[in-house]
Amino acid sequence: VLSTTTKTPLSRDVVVDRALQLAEAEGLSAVTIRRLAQEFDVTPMALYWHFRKKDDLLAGLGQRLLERIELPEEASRPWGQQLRALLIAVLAGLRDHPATAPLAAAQIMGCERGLDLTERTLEVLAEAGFTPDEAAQIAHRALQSIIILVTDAPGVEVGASPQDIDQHQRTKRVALASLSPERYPRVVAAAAALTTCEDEDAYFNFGLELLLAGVSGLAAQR
Amino acid sequence: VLSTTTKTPLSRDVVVDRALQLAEAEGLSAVTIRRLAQEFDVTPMALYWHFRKKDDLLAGLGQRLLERIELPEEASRPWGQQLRALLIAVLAGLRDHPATAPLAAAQIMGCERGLDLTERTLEVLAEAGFTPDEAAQIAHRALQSIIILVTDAPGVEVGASPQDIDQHQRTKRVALASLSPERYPRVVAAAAALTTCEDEDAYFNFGLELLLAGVSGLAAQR
DNA sequence: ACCTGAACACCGTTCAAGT
DNA sequence: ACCTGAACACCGTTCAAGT
Repeated sequence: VLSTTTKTPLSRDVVVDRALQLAEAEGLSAVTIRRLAQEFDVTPMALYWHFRKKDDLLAGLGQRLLERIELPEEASRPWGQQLRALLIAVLAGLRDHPATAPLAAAQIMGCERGLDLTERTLEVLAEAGFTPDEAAQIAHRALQSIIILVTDAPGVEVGASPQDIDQHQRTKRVALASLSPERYPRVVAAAAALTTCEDEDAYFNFGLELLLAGVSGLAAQR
Repeated sequence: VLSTTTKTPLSRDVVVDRALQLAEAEGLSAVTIRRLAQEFDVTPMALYWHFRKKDDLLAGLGQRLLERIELPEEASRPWGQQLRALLIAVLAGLRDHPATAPLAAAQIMGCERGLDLTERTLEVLAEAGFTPDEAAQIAHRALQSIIILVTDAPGVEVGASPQDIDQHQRTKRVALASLSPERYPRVVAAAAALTTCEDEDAYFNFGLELLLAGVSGLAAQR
């Protein structure tokens, strides 16, 4: 039989690409050696030529994500503004990848972009007056904070349709709203706020401010 | 044949207990329906009498963890001190459970202790002057921060022997230390700080301070 | 109420073999 | 260099059946 579509040969890049799409569309659990093989119409074992183990694939995903982060130009601004710019860049790069963002954390020290990001962050924090030890911990926690921010932004259930998400949120909201208002007055009152989030930008902004305020607060004590 | 050991009947509690031990000893991936069945010398399907699905088991783990958190007595102290006391309590409860701590986050609104914790936190944050919406987000992020703090405390690789951990850290440290000192001066200088952590208490303390400084900083702007 | 047995549709991974 | 085939040791889960 004649095949009109010539099969593109497998490569790390093309597999990582597909895995990334798959993860965001159906959740990270859908990213499976066998499933990917099927997507490329190939034997599962074919992937083992390009990746030593599944972990190797996941590392590839993490690195690819980090490459999405466009580091801002170096500029001689106050350290607070520089830190903010760095964190905004991280957020922008990871924002559309809630399912895979955690994979990025593991690769921070394992690829150029991650190292560049870390170097820049450590530099800014040194400028703020932190010791190298403090800067190292803050840099680490700042990145993790952004990832959590992205990962459980309200309104992102990874492998679910929009109406599923809506339904799920509604269910949770009524569950909270129907608790005893004597025992849990604040929870009941905040039922909506705890489950939904009308303005995503505001949510991310507030998360950033909380983090930056923490760093500034500690810096002021130095 | 005579059996001297009478088999204790299965129950949710006893299974959750064993699963918790198993997770911390060999990693969460060792917590498997089939493995647990084996531990209790029982058919895998026996567990399905007590748990509807594996998710149900994991929810049980999360709830059990939350019960480990001893909420401090209510006291009329300044809100900052109250918040600190709450976060310290959470940290104390989860500290020995790095492998399973993330499961607690999912159950926060799903059990009494979690709701109590949330209610108390929202109350304290209201006292600090935050709107219900702001309080809801801060409460959520504060808990998540503690969990991350516990989960990737340096020196806790879940399913690994002490010497494995040591070896792993050493490898990472030399990898960082041998980077180009022209391109990555700060990373190279902080190689030790980025991989190890000599004082665990100091690590947790610093994480708490960063978080509290953030909340205080935002509160001051209100 | 509580557990067993057999079966189904999945996993990651190794090892030898093909082209 | 790049991929296939068969096999192994795992998963979660359903369904019918036993006591």
